[in-house]
Amino acid sequence: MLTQSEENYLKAIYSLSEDQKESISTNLLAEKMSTKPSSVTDMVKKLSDKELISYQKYQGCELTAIGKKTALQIIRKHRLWEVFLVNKLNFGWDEVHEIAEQLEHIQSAKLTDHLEEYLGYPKVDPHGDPIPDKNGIFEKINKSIALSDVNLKGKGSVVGVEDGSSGFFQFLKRYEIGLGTEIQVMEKFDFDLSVLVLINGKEISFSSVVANKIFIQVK
Amino acid sequence: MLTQSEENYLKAIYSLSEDQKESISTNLLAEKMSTKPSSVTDMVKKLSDKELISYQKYQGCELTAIGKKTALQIIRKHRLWEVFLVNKLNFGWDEVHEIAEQLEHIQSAKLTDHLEEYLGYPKVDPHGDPIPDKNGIFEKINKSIALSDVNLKGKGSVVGVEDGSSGFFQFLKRYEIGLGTEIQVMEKFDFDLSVLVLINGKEISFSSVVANKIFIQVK
DNA sequence: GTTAATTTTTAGACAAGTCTAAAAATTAAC
DNA sequence: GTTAATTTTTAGACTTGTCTAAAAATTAAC
Ligand SMILES: [Mn+2]
Ligand SMILES: [Mn+2]
Ligand SMILES: [Mn+2]
Ligand SMILES: [Mn+2]
Repeated sequence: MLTQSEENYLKAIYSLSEDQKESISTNLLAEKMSTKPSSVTDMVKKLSDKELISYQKYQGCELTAIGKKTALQIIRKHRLWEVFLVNKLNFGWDEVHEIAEQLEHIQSAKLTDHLEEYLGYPKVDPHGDPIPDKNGIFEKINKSIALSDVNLKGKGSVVGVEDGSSGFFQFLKRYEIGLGTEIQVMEKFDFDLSVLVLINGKEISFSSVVANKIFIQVK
Repeated sequence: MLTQSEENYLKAIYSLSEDQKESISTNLLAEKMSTKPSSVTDMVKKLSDKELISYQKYQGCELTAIGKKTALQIIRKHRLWEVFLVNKLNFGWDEVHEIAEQLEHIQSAKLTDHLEEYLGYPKVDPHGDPIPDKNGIFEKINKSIALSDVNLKGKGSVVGVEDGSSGFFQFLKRYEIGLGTEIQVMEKFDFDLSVLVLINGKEISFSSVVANKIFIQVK
């Protein structure tokens, strides 16, 4: 049986592995877990002992098959509880994450399966993320996300915008952006949340206002 | 914010206080928590520092007003989750306690209140125990329980039996037991689960078979 | 009212999970 | 290809919750 902390680490490693295929560095994981690299080293050793991740000193870590399966079961619980909170208890989709972060650690496979049945076997959670089944299998869904939420180097094509004003459409026209336009995020600036993107071979800087309104489907 | 362990201790102290009005001894609490007296001493010091219980060395402990209120909120959550599991997820009433033992520690007053509303403001849990409202107020319910489940020194009157055979009725007649008969449990023997009870001033030993069939309402 | 039995507390230890500060390994720069 | 910057690990410490063994206080017995 795993502790809540171990489960949270597994989930974080899984999440980071979705964005990059290389092994996960200690610092990156520390950042994700909002903790210190030294704490990560301790935990990574423990998870490695339990054969949930493979780990070599100074080489970062990676989920093993068992580790990945375990992570997916926690994610399954997290997302099913989110569906419950939104669909049955009338929570908003923006206020369920914290609670699901706790509920995902409840230990009872029977509870998870009954909950899934009760909810009518939902395929996605309130944020559009896919829900793995009891074997960890799920449909890969190409979610559309705002440019501001795209990871560094993330690439995709425009599938929508969230502003119908003529001013905004003029802005899009000026930069030759329309449905299907290929965009890649080259840099993200924390100080003003602006992004530097690559469109048709040209580098353009978008303010956070704009980055929040353009939605792309990541490849 | 309290740890799960602190919450479980508070609940245990509350539960023991229901059976006796004197302060709760270290050994009794250790027994209830399935732990060692020395561990209890450590914990009561901590809870006392937080002013959730009053505690004097060698004198046992007692819940303060705040401690009692806190305990009742945890019990409220425990019982609401039990109702959810039985009424919505089709669990049997005998398989929900363990899971509720985990769910009761989820931190979100909003979740508890939404859950209560969703369940239609139930007054009792699947075991007939009353559910406190958000202010800790609940109706005292005189549950009937089998003689085998009555606490030591527990006293009450017979409200029913769970066997309609003539043999059992003859048995009851022989000992002059009927609806309303006053019974007090004087001793309980673990080795065969028999009980020694006091009826009309006479001590009688009942086998576990009999003790399971006679239901009394505890005063 | 001493002595004995029981209860309760203290002392010291351990595992889990975290931290800071310092050392070691890796990677980047010149 | 050294030197410098960065990343990662180690060493040592702290908190929480638990344990065993021993000491102290309380209660029971004679
Ligand atoms: Mn979590
Ligand atoms: Mn989600
Ligand atoms: Mn509990
Ligand atoms: Mn119950």
